[in-house]
Amino acid sequence: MELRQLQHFIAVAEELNFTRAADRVHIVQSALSSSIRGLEDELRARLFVRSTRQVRLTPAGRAFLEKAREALRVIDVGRETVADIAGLRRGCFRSGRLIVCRRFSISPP
Amino acid sequence: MELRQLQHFIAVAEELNFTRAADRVHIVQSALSSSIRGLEDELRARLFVRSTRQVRLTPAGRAFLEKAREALRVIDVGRETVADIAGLRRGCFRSGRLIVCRRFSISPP
DNA sequence: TAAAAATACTCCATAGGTATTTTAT
DNA sequence: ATAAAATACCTATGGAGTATTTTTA
Repeated sequence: MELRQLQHFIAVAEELNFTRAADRVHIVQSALSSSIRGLEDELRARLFVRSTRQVRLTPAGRAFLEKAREALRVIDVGRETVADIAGLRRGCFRSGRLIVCRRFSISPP
Repeated sequence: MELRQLQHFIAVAEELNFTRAADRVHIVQSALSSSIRGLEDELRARLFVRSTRQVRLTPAGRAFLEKAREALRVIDVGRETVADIAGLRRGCFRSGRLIVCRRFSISPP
């Protein structure tokens, strides 16, 4: 399973249309089709029932959608946290006879 | 960013040794090295400080570790949920004049 | 100097593209 | 008849491997 596939899955689940979802994630429809198929194969479960006229989530798909969104959210928070921390500077100062080091940001919140 | 990279990162963070971590995720040391480097490049932050004798997490790395673990946990729960739901059967029965359909499992917990 | 990480390549698996076919309305 | 998904096939990127070099304790 790849994060890319989770994004693909979420796009299809929200658009309920492979062609539009493919546009949204900037790949072609056929690539999206096989990406979703790969995800379904790995999970050994259908996530969508599709005809040429209708795409719907299966119960398994609905449940997985929540988890996929949650996972991507967690990773986004991770990215932001890293950006925050890595953006910090380290500085030291004397406090009596001690030297104390702290992380701090240049621009205040 | 790839789920694989998160697993790689967690392995290094837990082993604090690229060679052992590489064994653990079944790739070679050099591949793991570039995988982590790729993750760091994408996040634009060092996750480890390494010398040939010591590998330590940076503050950013420590924070990201939590999120990486959480994301993989969420995805595992997703897998399990899908397995549960997809393993269920659908059955219908009459209830008075209505036909009622429900999901159920063959083998009870 | 020895153990471990980084580098420099090579290779191949596969993600994604193009073109076409199938399908349901 | 048509719009949309699936399939067949092709290509190129990059993940992983082998071999080697660099580093530091």
